[in-house]
Amino acid sequence: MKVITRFAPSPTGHLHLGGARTAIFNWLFTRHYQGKFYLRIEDTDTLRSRQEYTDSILASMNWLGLDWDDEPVYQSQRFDLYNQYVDRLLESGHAYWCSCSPEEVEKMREEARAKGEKPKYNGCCRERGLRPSPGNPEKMVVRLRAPQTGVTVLNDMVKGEVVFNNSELDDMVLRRPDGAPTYNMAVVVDDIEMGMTHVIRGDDHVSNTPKQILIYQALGADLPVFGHVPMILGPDKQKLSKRHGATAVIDYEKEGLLPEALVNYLTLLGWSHGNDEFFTLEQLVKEFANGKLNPSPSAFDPEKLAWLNHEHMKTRTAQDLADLTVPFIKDLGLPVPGNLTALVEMLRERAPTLKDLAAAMTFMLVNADELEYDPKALEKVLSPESRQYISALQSRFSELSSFDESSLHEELHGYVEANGLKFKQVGPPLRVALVGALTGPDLCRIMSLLGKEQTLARLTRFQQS
RNA sequence: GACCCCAUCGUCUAGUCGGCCCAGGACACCAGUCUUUCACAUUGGUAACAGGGGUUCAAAUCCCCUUGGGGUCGCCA
Repeated sequence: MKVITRFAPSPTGHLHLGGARTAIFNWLFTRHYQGKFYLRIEDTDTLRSRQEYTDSILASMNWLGLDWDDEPVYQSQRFDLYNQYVDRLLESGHAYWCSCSPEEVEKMREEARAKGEKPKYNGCCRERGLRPSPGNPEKMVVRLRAPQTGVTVLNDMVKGEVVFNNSELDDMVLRRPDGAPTYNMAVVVDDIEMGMTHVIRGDDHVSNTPKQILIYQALGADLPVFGHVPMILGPDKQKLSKRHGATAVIDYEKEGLLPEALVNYLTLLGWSHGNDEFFTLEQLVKEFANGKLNPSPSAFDPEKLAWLNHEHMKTRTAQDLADLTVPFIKDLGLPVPGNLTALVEMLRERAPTLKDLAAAMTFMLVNADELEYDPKALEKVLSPESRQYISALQSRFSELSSFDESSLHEELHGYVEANGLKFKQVGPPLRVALVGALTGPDLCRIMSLLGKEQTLARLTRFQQS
């Protein structure tokens, strides 16, 4: 099957989760059929569009691993093209000039609203045959002469057939007084010019679709196949917004998520393949067409994302994770240790994200005097006896010629048994001395990775507490 | 307000064009096991077809209504 698609963000903000998801679906669909996937920057609103957002969006696409074909197309550079199409419509009688002011149109809408009807332009310039005159060329817009009866049918990839009454639609503006195209006009022209076979976009565009279909028809152009993917909602089932926390892809990068995990999770929101949940990018490309698109909106669940991220982290080597964690360690203002890979191996199972992994490492990277004791934990284990145990262990450990895990293990348990103690009398205070808390990885492993000097320093500090 | 869309455990979902589903998986949650603690792993458990009408021998699956949620009504995109 021939497939040409696009992702068309407007650079008025960072790439957010909803946008990322539609980009992912387009990309997956296209790569599956080995078609072309284009990027189009919809920057016709020069006031709100910013270059830095374009850069940010492209960076997020790259981070997610979504590559595109050819150079991105910028709508702001194609006004001449759009106007050629508008002129064609004017010549064929499918469009006309309108001199109504925005205020007048707003009044029409209010009147319609008052009557309980759909607010729309009343078509008063339709038959006036206006032409731009030297007197006031700037004041006029061009409107589509839309059919006022009948229906417009959308055959949607995910929703099936959706029928709109043409009486619901009005004669939309195609060109503004300053010669700039409106959104629907520019989109249709570009989708025709770029040869789009499939238009996959967010559900919020369904009501634009009949308007666009009318433009295609006026132009005598073939329709692409439309596919409207459901919205992503917040955990509370309300529209996803800033108050739900991170909504931009870049935020998740900063949170230490793996891009393949985010892609995997976002794909699962609205797409399913039986009971399968874990997919690599390659598997997603392979299976995408065999899955099912779900028409109902879904809630974003950060906890499941974290779980899935952990699953993806399990497939990475410790060396990989170590490299990826470096920036997060630096963010914490901690030194990057020489045995980072070994630390990753010790701590990876308890950190669902790279950021968590770096944070989990904190106790290993600070100096004995900087180690933070959890007050409750300290209170629980601190006693004359426990100080004595730690003191005894310290002298035993200091005589060790080899500070490896098994020697330490032997020494530790040797001490416990020789003195008729129970491990839980000695273990907890030792753990607090080393970690500052009552939980954590294996004690002997910690000590061997900490090294003799650092271990003994921590035991000293504990006794002084 | 008008138009459009959606509706299975708290959440994401499975449910091969009605029967094998008194509904399966996953996240989260709870409990057991493992373990020097925590975590991991593992085993088990709680938990859903929004409501009401039809159609049918048979409905989570088809139709209608109600309710709830979402989207859109710009010379923004």
